[in-house]
Amino acid sequence: MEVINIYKCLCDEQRLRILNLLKDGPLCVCHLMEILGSDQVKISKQLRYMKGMGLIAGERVAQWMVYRVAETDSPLLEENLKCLQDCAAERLGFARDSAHRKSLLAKLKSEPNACSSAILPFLQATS
Amino acid sequence: MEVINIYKCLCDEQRLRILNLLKDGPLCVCHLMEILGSDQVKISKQLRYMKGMGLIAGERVAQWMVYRVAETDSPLLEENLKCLQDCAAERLGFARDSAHRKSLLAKLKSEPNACSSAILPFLQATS
DNA sequence: ACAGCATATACCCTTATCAGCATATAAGCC
DNA sequence: GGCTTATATGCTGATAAGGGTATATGCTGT
Repeated sequence: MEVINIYKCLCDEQRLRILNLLKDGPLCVCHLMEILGSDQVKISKQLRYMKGMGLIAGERVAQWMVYRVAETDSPLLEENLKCLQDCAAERLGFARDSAHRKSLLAKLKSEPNACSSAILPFLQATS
Repeated sequence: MEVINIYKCLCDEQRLRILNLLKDGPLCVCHLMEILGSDQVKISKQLRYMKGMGLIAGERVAQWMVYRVAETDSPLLEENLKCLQDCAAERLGFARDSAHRKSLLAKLKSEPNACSSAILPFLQATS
C-alpha cells in the first residue's frame, strides 16, 4: 500500500463513504448500492479503483462479491479512517451511512433470503 | 479546508515533500527549489494548487514569496503530517529534505546576503 | 526609465479521473 | 441450454492534473 495511492483513494467523497462502511466489516456490492443510494456501475468502478490501489480486497461468494478493507493495511489508512470520524463525519454523513448499514444487516438477519443466507457468514467474519 | 481538498493535496509526492518542509516553518520559493532540486515552475504550480485548496498561504517579502502552512489548519492535516513522519519518511526522503532545510537556513544566517537579511525575520516567525 | 532577479501565469500536450450508456461475464435456477 | 440476478468491463466524452517552454509580473537598484 503506497502512501500516494492511499491518498488517491481518500480524495473522493464516495470512496470515503465506502471505506467508512467497510472499516466496520465486509459488505457486498448490492448493500453498498443501497446504503449509498448509488448505481451499480459507479460503485463497481470505485471498488475496482481501490482494489487496484491495494486498499480493499474482494471475494466471490456465490453470485455476490464481498469486499473488505485489505488485511495488509497501513497505519496511515487506519489513522485516517479513525480521524475522519471526528473531522468529516457530519460533512459526509457517515453517521447516516453507518446507521443505514446497521439496519440493513439487521433486516438481513431477521428476514433470511438467498442473499442473506449465503453471505451473512462472510459479513460476520469481521464486524 | 475541505476534507477532500486536503487529500487532493496529499496525493502528490512533491506536494507531500513541500508540506513536510513547511510544517517546520515558512520557506520561500527559491529555498524549496534548492531543497527539492526541482525547477521554479513546478514548485510555483504546486504552491498555487495548495494555496487554492487553502492548505498554505503566501506572503510577499520584497521580491520573494514566503509560504507557510495556513493558520486555519484542520486536525486532519495535522494528523497526517504527523503520521507521515513514521509512515513515509523513509520512502519520500523526508529526513534528507529536513536536513537540507536545516543546513540551508544555517548558511543563510552565517552568510548574510540580500535575500537572507530580508526574509530571515519572516522565516523565524514559526520555526 | 532600464536592467536584473524572483515568482507567477499562459499555452500546449499528455495522461488520469469520472460519469453515462451499453454490453460482457459469472453463478444460480428452471 | 435458456433465463435471471449480481457484478464487471468497454467505449465515449468531459474535466482535471502534470510536465515543458515561453512569457508576464513585481520588486529592487541604478
